[in-house]
Amino acid sequence: MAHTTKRSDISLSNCGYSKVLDIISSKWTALVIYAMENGKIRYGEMLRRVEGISKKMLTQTVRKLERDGLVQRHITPTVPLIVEYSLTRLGETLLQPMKELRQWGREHYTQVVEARVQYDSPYTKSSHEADSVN
Amino acid sequence: MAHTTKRSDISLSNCGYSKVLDIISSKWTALVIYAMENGKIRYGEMLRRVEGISKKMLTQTVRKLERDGLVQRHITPTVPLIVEYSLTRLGETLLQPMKELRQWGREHYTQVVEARVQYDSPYTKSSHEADSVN
DNA sequence: CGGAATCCGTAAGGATACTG
DNA sequence: CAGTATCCTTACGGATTCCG
Repeated sequence: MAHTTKRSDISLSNCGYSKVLDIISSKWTALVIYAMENGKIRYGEMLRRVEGISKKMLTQTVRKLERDGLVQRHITPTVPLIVEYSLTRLGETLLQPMKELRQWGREHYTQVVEARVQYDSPYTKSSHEADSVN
Repeated sequence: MAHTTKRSDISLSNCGYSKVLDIISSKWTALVIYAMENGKIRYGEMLRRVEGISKKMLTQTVRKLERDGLVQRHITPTVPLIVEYSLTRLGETLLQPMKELRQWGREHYTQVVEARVQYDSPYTKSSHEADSVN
């Protein structure tokens, strides 16, 4: 049977998760999506709402989302001009899974922080294998 | 009432999602977690299963996961030595939300790809604002 | 107002070689 | 077998300036 040990390889290219990461893993993406969670929002408004983001990164983030079909751009050619962004229907389908991850973060992040403290502590070095999760 | 427009700012620091990203957004993390999905697995076995990963990145990824309390390391001090990794209970709680994201990727990624083609096409440039999602 | 363009520092990740 | 260590390249993101 020549069991070549090559049963189910895990690769970047065929992993749905990695593909999603390609879409939403950049630093500001999630925050920007959240800013659109309640409907249309103007560029400048997002710039103020998303704390610490620069014009460059906002534009870049929103462009990528638009290109990926998750966000729509509405232009009202007045002077000065009004540009609003909103999630497409495709974009809205992402909201649910993202919220679950966010929820996980809220529920478990403190445990992660504690684990880090444990790990970094010079004293309890040997306890890594034994308990830790209880 | 001085409506300072500063209602609900969205910031990196208070966003659970961003915290989770800090844990699982690096390139190989998800793949490595998947490699442990079915229980203990040896270092070398992961190296073979996770396509394209280098020793450096595997070690780095697995160390970070261990530090975050998501992965356990079991050492059997034989010669040569055996090192196995597995998810902790905390790590296993991440599996569910991750699977949902992965599922989203499987279901919707083709739409994303199509959107990109549309966006990049030099012809349909003007259709960005109008329809696209209908 | 809503960007685009440019410059620049850092850090993530790849390739390769060495080790207990 | 299971790593470390080192070098090196590139891409991400920040700061700033200019434009229709």
